[in-house]
Parts: sequence; C-alpha cells; structure tokens
Amino acid sequence: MKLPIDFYLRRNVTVIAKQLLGKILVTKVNGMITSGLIVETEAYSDKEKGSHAFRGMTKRNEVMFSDGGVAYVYLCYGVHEMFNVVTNEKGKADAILVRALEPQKGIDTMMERMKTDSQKRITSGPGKLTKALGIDRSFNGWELDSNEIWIEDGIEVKPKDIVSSKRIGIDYAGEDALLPWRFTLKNNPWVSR
DNA sequence: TACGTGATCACG
DNA sequence: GTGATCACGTAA
Repeated sequence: MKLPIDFYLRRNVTVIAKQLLGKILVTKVNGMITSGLIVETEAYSDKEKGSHAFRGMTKRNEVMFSDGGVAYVYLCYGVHEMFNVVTNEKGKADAILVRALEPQKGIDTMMERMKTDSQKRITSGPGKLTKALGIDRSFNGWELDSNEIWIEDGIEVKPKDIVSSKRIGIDYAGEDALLPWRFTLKNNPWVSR
C-alpha cells in the first residue's frame, strides 16, 4: 500500500522521520522496479541552521516550501544526488533526507547502476541510494504517490528499535548541528558509514 | 585524512 | 560575473 499524501501533511517533521523507518521506497525507472527498506533518515526544518530553507526560498529549495508529499532532489558536492521527502503544508519548509536503505527488489539493476559485482552496502548512504534507485534531479517536485516513485508500507517498527543521534555533515550549523534529528534502525547493518 | 566536483548563492 | 561553499564517497 502506498502511503497516502496525508501522511506527509501537518505533522511534526521528526515524528514523520521516525515513522518513515521501516517503510519502503520504490522507483520505476525505464520499466525497472527497484526498492529498499528505509533504515536511516534525517529531519530538517526551516527554523534551524542545518536546513537549506533556513535563509528563505531560493530557486533550488522552492519545492521544500510546497505542500508535503513531494520529492526534493538536489546535487551535493557536484557529484551526488540527494533525495528528500517534503513534509508539512505549503509555506512550512520541512523535509526529511533519506540516508540509507536495505535493498529489496531489483538488486541486480542496482548493482548494475553502481557498477559493482557485490550487493554489499550498495544503498548505504544518501548519494549511493539515489544512484542505485535511479533517482536524479528530474524527480525534483514529483508527487510521492506517482507510478514512478513512491513510498509504501513495510515492516512494523517499535520505538525501542529507533536510535536518535546528531545529523551528519552539517558542522556549519553551529548548535543546531547537535539536534538529535538523525534516526536509524537499531543494529541494522545497512545504515551509512 | 584529503580531495574531486559543479551547482548554487550572496556578493557586487 | 565571481568565488566560497557544500545534508558525500572513496581511496590511503
């Protein structure tokens, strides 16, 4: 079952970030289905310095300000496409970065895209999972109940299975870099780093 | 630990 | 226009 768009609206971004753990991200690119269980997320809001939206709307981040339930995809370090889930209502720029997946369907396709013979850690990192699932900036702004990219129900996750920690790679955000807004599934071997 | 990589953004 | 900067990944 695809998650309804309502799932992404009018709720706290850290709550949704935790609830995304155990859900399944699916893409259909060139007719190929690839999917993975979400095992690591990070929450961002326009109220804190870690977010692209902290200094207001720009051409790059404008989809963060739209109604929730769409993708925000941008290029990082000139090399990596990063996939985010936009949440909350129009004007409130909350987003959730998906940082790692446990591969499910289409593993051969993912290995081919990653140019590797091993299925080990092919989706363990925000830049890697987008490449493995065929996500690039052309997905920016797409609704997450489309037939090309969506998120569906996966496994049940209990509060005790969730670990909170500080977010990765945002030291520039000062004290906001310390917010415990990174969420991982406990003891899951597919989380990044 | 170091650095490639290129879009983006805040300057002028 | 220009230059600093960056929500990473890999090699060493």
